[in-house]
Amino acid sequence: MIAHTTIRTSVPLTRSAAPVASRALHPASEHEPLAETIHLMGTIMSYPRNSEIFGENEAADYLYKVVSGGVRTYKILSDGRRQIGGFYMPGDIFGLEFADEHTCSAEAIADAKVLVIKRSALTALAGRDAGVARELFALTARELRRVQERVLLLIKSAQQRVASFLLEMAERGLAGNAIELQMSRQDIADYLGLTIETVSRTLTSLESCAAIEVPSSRRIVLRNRSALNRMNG
Amino acid sequence: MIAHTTIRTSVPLTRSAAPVASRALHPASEHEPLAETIHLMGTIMSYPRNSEIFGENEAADYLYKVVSGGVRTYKILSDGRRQIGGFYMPGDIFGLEFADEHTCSAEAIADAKVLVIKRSALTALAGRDAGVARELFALTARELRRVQERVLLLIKSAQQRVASFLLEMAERGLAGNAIELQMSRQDIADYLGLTIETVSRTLTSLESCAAIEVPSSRRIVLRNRSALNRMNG
DNA sequence: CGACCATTTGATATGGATCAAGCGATGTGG
DNA sequence: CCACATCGCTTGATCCATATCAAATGGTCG
Repeated sequence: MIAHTTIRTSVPLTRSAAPVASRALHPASEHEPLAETIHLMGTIMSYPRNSEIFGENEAADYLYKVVSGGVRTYKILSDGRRQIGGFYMPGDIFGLEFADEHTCSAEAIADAKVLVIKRSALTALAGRDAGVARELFALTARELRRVQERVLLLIKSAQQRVASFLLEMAERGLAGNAIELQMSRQDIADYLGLTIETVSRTLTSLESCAAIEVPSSRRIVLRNRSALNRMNG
Repeated sequence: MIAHTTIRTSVPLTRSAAPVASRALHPASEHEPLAETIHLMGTIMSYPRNSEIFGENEAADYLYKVVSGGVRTYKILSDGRRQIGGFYMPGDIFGLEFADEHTCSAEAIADAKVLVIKRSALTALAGRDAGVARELFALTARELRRVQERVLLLIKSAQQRVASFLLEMAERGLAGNAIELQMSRQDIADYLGLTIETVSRTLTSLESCAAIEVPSSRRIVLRNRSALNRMNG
């Protein structure tokens, strides 16, 4: 049903590029100790478009932070459908699990650079540094909130789902009213629990009622945010 | 659309029944320090059927643990529909928020006794006791997992949703193959993102294919678990 | 240019919603 | 104790949003 290029990229073994940030190492109780520490502890890995970053049921030994490009997490259902759990953009952290194994797979939606951190190192650090622990907790809480929003989204109409999606992307992309989508229509459909045809039709319908403009399939301009917000429900 | 008896029960002010457990108080690093501590710190409150325990946007100053009866959390959507976030049975903890305000409301689905604990006391304790902190974290992680399951459920067919629901209830109720439902059909519908009619029809259809028996509307016997599991997807 | 893939558009089917009525419990007043 | 209203649930008829199947279009790369 869905073609997956599964260029399996193995778990990182070598340390590649040097970390960027160069602030004080000592974590203590700074504002966001995690961001810095993570860069000092991690390794930057490159993943080509559509390659797997980790697979469901693999050992969850690492935590990931998107440096560039984008990532999708997903599950394949027994009937062959794919449910996308989330899209992760530069700055976002993913792969945070609370079991020994990943509960979903992750792939690059575009060529991506990802900072990879050993989970054991991080949890050890969290044990010593309450700030890091708090941040990990906050991260989890945010993820929980995000998923709860998804539940609310999935009981809405197709139009509402697509409108919500566009607003979410605009918010996260923060490039004014223009959105540069990294993901395909199929990705969007699998994220929203719709078919690709319905997503496409909904976009054209939104365009014809002047709420958006679709100059190219990956580029969408929000023309009437309040209308989108209104139909968002 | 949905009749809600909103007998508003105010936030606990008085300490009522004494805690049951009588093990050592000192939390230190026991197996499950939370369960005990919570009983020592909390107050047991009674909520009549359909009364509100807390409302959306209220200050999230307390954490709750069901002692008897049952609880539903929910959100009212702008179109008037209600989405039930979860059902909580004796032993379950709810009201765990990571913001200052509750993001959903909670009501008793049947006359309920609920242990109420001041959140500030608990977080203070978590600061001192790593075991408690870990348990709070685990609780959040479990909630996250639960919600992720819901997302997967909501993209399935009505039959699959109802089958999953029955299996979940059987698991949590652990009374063999018989389920004593505390909640109404409307509650189930709002939990599964279906209408009451569809839930009802699906149950009769499951009954007619011998997967279940419905001796009375609140009592359901699982006759063929593997069939349910199979259609669960 | 031609092959291929992603996307759009069109025609039809269908699962679940909606509207409407019937049915069985439970409770109330006479 | 019975007539009757009420409430929660089931059943029936119809409608509609979205899925499904199918084809056309457009963009990209060799």
